[in-house]
Amino acid sequence: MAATLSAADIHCTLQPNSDSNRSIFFTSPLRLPNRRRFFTVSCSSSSKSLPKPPPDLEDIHPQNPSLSDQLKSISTTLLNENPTKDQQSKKTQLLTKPKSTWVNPTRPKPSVLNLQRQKKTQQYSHNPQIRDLKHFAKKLDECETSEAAFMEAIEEIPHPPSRENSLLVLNSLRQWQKTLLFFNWIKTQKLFPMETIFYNVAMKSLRFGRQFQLIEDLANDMINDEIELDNITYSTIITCAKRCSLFDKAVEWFERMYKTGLMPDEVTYSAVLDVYAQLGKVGEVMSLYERARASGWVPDHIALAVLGKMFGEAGDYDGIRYVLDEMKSLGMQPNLVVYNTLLEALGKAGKPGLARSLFLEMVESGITPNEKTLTALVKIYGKARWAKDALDLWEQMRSNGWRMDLFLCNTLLSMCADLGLEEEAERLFDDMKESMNFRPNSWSYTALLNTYGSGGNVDKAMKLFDEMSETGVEVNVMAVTCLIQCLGRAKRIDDLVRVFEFAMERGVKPDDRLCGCLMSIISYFEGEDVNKVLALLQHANPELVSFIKLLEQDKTSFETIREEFRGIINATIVNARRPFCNCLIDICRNGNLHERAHELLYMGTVYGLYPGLHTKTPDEWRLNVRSLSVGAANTAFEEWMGTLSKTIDQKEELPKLFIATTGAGTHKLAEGLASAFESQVKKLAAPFRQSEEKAGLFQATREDIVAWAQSKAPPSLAVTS
DNA sequence: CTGTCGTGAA
Repeated sequence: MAATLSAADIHCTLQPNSDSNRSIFFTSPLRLPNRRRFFTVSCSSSSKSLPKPPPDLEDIHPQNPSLSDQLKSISTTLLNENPTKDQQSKKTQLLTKPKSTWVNPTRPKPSVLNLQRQKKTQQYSHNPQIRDLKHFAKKLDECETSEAAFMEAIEEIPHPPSRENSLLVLNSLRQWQKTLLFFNWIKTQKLFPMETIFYNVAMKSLRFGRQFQLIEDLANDMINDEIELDNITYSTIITCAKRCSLFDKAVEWFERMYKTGLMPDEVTYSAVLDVYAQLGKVGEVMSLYERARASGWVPDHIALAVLGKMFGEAGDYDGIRYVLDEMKSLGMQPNLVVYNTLLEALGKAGKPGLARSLFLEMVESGITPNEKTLTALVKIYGKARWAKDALDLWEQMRSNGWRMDLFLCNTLLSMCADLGLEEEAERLFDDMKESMNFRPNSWSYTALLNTYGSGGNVDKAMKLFDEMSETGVEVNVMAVTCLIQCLGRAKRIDDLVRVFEFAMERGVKPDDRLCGCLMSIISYFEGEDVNKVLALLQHANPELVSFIKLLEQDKTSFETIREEFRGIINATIVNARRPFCNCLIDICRNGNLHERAHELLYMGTVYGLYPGLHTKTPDEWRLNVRSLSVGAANTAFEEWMGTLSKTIDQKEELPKLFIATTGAGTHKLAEGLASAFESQVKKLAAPFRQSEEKAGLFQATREDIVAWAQSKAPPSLAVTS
């Protein structure tokens, strides 16, 4: 038993490994009860006294009368029964498994799942009848789906519909309609009692046809006819609900299972784990997972991939760490799919460094990355603007001859746009046209357009767009947006209008992103050009144009602005809301509507579009304008200085240090923001100085601020209240 | 041949 983990080891792996209070490991209410339960049980000297049901189980299944039965230890099941040979070997397997978490089998351990899978009944013995019956099933499948046609066909059954023969036919039918007809037919024949297995086989076929309602009806028939529902029944119901995206139904049936006192086996448990993961119910997943682990369940690669993916979707780095630590403590070597899932998850959690080291570990362990691995990593390096790592990886891909597919090539092209690698993008694009066995599609064209666009290469971008429209590649809204952005920056307004109109003729539907792009162009144009772009925006989103008109009218009240703004923002997809607000502020400032700009910034803050804009600690107050446009950042700075003046007038306590950050300029939006911000600081004669070692970091001391406020009393910058 | 779960693109 040298390699066996101790109970303490197991629970050490459950400890939070970060003190972040966002960690689910602190917030999960089920964590502490679980641990307490474990120690109560494992420290008990009497092996006979069963532990009381833990409170967390009662919370989830309050009406279950037999919960303590469910905690029946697996050890008593295995040791008290007269084991068959098969069970004996299973037991030995469990006890000698090097990484078994079962510490002492003579002690009872609370179990929430049955570690023994429900057994399948004996396979059909080999029998010449089988061929006949299968052939018959095929004929039933091929006949018309009407009941009359079916009843006619069934007359030709080659052998009497005994229990075994019926089961064979039932299991061989592919169409769920036929399965149901045949099932009902054998039921009316009443040659033998309908057992659970008949329902299970029928349900499996119905699941293939995604007929959840019919499955639920059958299950209710079983309950009414007092036919036992077993683990196979429940797992079939649950997975069918899942495939039909009826997650609430999946959960409902799992809870019903608990209420009847049936203990899930590992198959049912795994299925439910995935249900909760897909619902994003991290707390429930972890609670189920830990309870199963405490029962001695050893998770497989798939279960851990399910956890990893879930944490990735939640952007939860601690969770991803937990999965890695868990595998280490289980002595499990991740396979290719698990690595891919975790790399993807680390990308979503914004951890490029950890992704890189995990990739190195993967390659060192001898696993060859596939297209999905490389796609995930290329995307991560591109988004992080890690040019060196990205190019090194690309070189490594070439020298190792790792296979590429369309996804990977397109991700590489997008990375080129992020890093400004025009030549590399062109070379890859040509390779795709000539030597690879897939052609560039609309994603490829869009990525290359974006590369040209962010490099300011307008003519190449236009030429590429022409090529795209001529070669029959779908002209999509993303490509149009990239090109329009590029033409806007180059002030080629008539080309811009032509491209927009061409796209509309081609059936492109403008989306919020395109509207945001048009609005940003409006914000830096003047005169007749503004009207030309407004006309395009009128076509794409008339409400936005009305709102802009409203902003420009003096008589519009703040109340009206607030109401209309709310309507606009609610109708906008979440990740376009902040850009919208930024653009609207820019438009106001460009049109000398400074008061409106402050109103918009206020509402944007109220609607949570600028989280973390201002943070206060006793030592420093910080204004973070990283995600703001130039106009919005200037507005925010004015607002802040105004507030500071007031604070000083009212003799409130101030911190030692004041900081404003614009970011270093690695992000597209931040380019030029630092310099624009600096001139704004000068304009207001504010005492902030840009740090010499860190661009985009502006600092002022308390003394600076107080002196500044006193020199310019009375404050005139606090425009809105 | 009564049941489960995992990987990629603005």
